[in-house]
Amino acid sequence: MEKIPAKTVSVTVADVAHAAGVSKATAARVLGGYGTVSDKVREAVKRAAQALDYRPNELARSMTTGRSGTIGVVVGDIENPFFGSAVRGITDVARLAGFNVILANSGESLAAEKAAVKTLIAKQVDGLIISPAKDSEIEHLREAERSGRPLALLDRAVARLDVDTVTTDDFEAAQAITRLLIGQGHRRIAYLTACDTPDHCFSQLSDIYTSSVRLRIEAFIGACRDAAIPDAARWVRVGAVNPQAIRAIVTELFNAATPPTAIIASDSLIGLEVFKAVREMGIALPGDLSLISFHDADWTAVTSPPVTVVQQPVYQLGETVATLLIGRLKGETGPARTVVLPTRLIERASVGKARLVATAI
Amino acid sequence: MEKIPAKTVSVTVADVAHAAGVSKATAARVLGGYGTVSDKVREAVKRAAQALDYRPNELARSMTTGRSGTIGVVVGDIENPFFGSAVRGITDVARLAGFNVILANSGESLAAEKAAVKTLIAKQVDGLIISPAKDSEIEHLREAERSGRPLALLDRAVARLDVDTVTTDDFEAAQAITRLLIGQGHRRIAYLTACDTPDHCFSQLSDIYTSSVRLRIEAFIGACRDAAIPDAARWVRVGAVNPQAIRAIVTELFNAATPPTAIIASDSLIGLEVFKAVREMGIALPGDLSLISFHDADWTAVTSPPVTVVQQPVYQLGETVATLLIGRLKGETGPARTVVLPTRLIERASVGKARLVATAI
DNA sequence: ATGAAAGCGCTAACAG
DNA sequence: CTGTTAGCGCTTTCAT
Repeated sequence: MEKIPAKTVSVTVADVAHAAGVSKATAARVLGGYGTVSDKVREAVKRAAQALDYRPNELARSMTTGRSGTIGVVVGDIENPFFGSAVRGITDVARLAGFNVILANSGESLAAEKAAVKTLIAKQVDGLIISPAKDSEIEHLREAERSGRPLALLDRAVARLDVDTVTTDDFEAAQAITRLLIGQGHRRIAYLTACDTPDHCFSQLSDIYTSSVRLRIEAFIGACRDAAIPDAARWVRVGAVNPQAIRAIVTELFNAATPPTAIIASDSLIGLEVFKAVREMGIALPGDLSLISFHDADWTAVTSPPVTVVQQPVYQLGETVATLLIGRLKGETGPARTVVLPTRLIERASVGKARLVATAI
Repeated sequence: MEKIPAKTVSVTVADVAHAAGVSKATAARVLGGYGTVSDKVREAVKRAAQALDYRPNELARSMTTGRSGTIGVVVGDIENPFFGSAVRGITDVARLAGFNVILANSGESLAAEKAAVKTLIAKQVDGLIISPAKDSEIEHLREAERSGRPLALLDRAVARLDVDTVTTDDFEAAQAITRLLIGQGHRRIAYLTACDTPDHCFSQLSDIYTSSVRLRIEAFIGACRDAAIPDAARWVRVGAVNPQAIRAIVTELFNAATPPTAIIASDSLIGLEVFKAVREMGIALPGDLSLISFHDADWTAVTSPPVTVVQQPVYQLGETVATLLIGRLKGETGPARTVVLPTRLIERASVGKARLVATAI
């Protein structure tokens, strides 16, 4: 009964134990780094492991311990520099704490997000970090909680969910930039967001299913109202999800009888496309149009003019949410924590005084 | 002997089987979607699973099947848009094929890369996609192969490793842009790369441990030699790893008696920092200096002047390497495949004729 | 300090 | 078509 190890057959603790002349349990103790073993036995086992090229099977370990040492992360789009930085923050903190990250892209699709959550739970991740596509349908998030795995939210809060959440101060930021614009005489300010509504039109706040964007629009409309600019809601444009859609919105905006004198872009992808579009249309920044974008993406500093932005501590957003989650994994209890990171307005040259437009009688 | 399921105790196939009044094997068959089961039994099991809120344990499945449905990916820095796009390509292809991705950042550190590979193997990933930090030390990559897991290389080839590899045509691209510059009369062309050498100086090609960069420098020097520009090697600058280092290099370059009239940036992070630095130094593009960068990052199109770049099909790079790897996972055999994706030169306005500089006697 | 044995949740033969 | 029986590789009581 010779045992002929095929190249696909991996060496196990049993093999090492046998080679070292000790029991499986003892070998497992030194290989797994737990319990107590005498020094000489430890050495013998280590030598045997080395000789046999033993490689631990984390899956088997996870099976018995119930912990996989893995965190599941679901973001909208890793290609978006915003999430790129956040994920880097998460992975850095996770690695330092001995955790790995399984990454899933939702593409901002609820169905994809649900599937990802289900898969991650099945994979027995110890905890989840999610940037939920919508806060309207959260059954799958509750399911994650029910599975006993801590959940933490990234960038987007869900009021009905009592979990650790890290966001940036969207309301404050939107209020500040709107006031800045109003202070420069702007009264026709358009707000462009990738968030979409069923009819692709904005009519009321409750149609916006992403908390961060909802807060921004609320602040935007509020600041306008405070300045006696009525019905700012009609300047909100949703569904700016790709270059084509953004082009269409910009075109529509400037084909109207009264085009905007300022645009707020809800993320840097929108900001970039607006910048390109208006440049091609011969609209001068900031002469004809003022532009402010959320997220201080790298490009915003090198354009002519450079773009005024809301700087968001994105890497730190990832770091913080990972720290919170790992705290739970290490046994921290207590009520859900909400961290709101401050933003900073970086004023550059894309904002100027509103020009009185002839068409506006 | 009542069984009181604590909230942390998950329901298993055994529980479902019991509730449905069938054997564990039968329940497992419908839950796992394999084997054959009668329709009525299938329904009964599904109902029971639903009622008990059964959630499969992929870890247990992986234990017995030997497949985890997971691909390990190690990149230098997910924050770099280059890798962001590549990883998106990988995850998209992986998801479609039913695989998940565990992501690890090496930070271009060999030690971190080794640790990541070890961890990923321990986690029983089915295969690995790596963008190796160095092609000089590859024992850990061989170990991955020895573990029986297919390995595929992203963006960087390793000659001594016989595995599927997907790169872009670095040699051709570097040759083309160098010739373009030379055609414009440039003879003092600096090449900046993040790759580093022990003494932070470039002396010979074999000091460069990243194949893509080595090929580029080889093409660069070769094209210079063809144009009777001797010793182009002295214009190569390594270690452009962060903004500070890049600033220092640019400063050094322009403090010299004979500053360069053109700069080639080996990635978009370098390109961006060079752009900022020369702008601050009052060096005009393309009047005083011509600039070409690898990677058509979004910012390169919106600067003034916009930057001439080597467009690399980065998303496709990720797609392709994932496709190759998954092919292996599905049983494809045969010799290692090498795919070299073509690049495209996007000529914009950052390149101009070389100006005769007074200081160059 | 060490060993024997049980079992995590699932799949994979092999019977019937 | 369905049930029985073994494990996968590891950790973990419980003895010794």
